[in-house]
Amino acid sequence: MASILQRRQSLSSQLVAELRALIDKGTFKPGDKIPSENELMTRYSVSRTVVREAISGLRADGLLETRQGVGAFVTRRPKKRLDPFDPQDMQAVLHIIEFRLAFEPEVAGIAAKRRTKADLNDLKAKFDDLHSKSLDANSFVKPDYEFHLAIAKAAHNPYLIQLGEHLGPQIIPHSIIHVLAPEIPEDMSFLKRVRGEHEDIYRAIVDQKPQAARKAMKSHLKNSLALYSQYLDL
Amino acid sequence: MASILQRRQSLSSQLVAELRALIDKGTFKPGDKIPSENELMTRYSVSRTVVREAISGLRADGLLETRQGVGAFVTRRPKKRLDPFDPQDMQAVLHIIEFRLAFEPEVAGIAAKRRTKADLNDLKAKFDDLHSKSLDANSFVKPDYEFHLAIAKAAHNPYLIQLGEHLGPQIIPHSIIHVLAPEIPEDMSFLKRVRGEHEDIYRAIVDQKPQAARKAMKSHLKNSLALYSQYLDL
DNA sequence: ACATATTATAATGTCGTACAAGTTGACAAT
DNA sequence: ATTGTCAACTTGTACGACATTATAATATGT
Repeated sequence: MASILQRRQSLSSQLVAELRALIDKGTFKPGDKIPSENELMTRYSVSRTVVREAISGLRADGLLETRQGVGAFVTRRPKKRLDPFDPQDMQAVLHIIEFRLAFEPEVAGIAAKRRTKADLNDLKAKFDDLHSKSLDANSFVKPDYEFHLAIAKAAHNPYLIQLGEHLGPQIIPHSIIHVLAPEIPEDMSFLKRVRGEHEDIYRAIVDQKPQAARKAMKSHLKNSLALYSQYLDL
Repeated sequence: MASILQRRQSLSSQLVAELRALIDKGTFKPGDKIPSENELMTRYSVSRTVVREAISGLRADGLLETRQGVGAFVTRRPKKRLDPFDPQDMQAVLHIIEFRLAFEPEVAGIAAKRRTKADLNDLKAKFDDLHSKSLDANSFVKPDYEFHLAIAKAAHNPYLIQLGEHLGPQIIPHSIIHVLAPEIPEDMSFLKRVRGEHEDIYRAIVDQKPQAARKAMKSHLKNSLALYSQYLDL
């Protein structure tokens, strides 16, 4: 029997995609029992190994639940997993900055209120590292991210920390900008301004001035947004 | 040979936990090659099926990558998957409200600026639904969530929408509050006040008043925070 | 001696069969 | 009508075999 599946990617991963599509399309609705392994074997002309690996993958993804002796069921409330933040174009970069603009100012404010001395040590280390590399466009991305993450940690809200960790260094525009638009010059004055902004944020948190921290973070991100907005038409 | 594993959960899921622990502990560091399937078989006295299912699960989780003919490797940048928002205690409920307080006001502001007529239709439908059920403590959770999600959609930022979808109805305090603290009375005056707050938010977005929308959302969540803070010592 | 095929080896990918364990429903016995 | 037993089906586990791919060792030709 001619299988629908091609032999380029692994069969199981193809079957994963196929089943995922069927679930997305609504052929298998939440709560439904999907066909048994035997039936899937014959339907797609693959071995039980492949079927089981596929189901195993979807289960790890939270889309399926299996019960021995009964069958595999589509999860009733599939966990919408947050896609990784991989900006592919300029529009996405701007959306990410806007996203950060929505909550990072408040995070900085909370951090200014709540930071402990231990937080301050960590924050100082990250800030110093960033400061020393902030004029090197090739190596300041990671320290930049670490600095912002340290602020989230100083806010002592586990959900904010998790979000920060999930975002990852990709949210720093420069991690992608030179790929999307290599013609943008590495403007030294721009880098110096950013360094000053980071310092404003840092000082406000050290001095426990929530309002100033919010304002500094907001201004920092708004400048970033304005800078990259120029190149939207790329 | 006596296996380390107990026979209560499935062998593969136990092995998943074991390997995940080894990775977390640092025995296998990012980029490292983990032992071959053959070696894992003998080490844990399980069949290759179990080993492969375990690896398959970890791969779907983004912790492992396999290359045929080479081996399985710990992902270099493991995707920090955002845990589902399942508040287990009062402290978590407050953290979630604080989390929402950090970004929802700005979302409302953006929505007020950017909402289209189509958004308005959707928003009105959700608001009317919520309004009609807002005095029934048992059935207003979902409409409440849908209303807030509609606002995120009106902001037209895909990342904000994704975050809203990921959060899910669990972020509405009442979805969990009666379980954690059933002694909290269903105060009608409180429900009426919330209804008024929702209306303020809705009006501001309809009238395209970003500042008012931000303020209304902020006030709404702050009231919520204040209300539940009373019961923190539960 | 060096560069290039060839081969050997080891690892994951796929297949088939068999049995274990859990669930469900039918059916008979009481 | 309730209970007990059994049969059929489904997922979980095990084992053995071969296919496919990548790496390293070896052989070969110049």
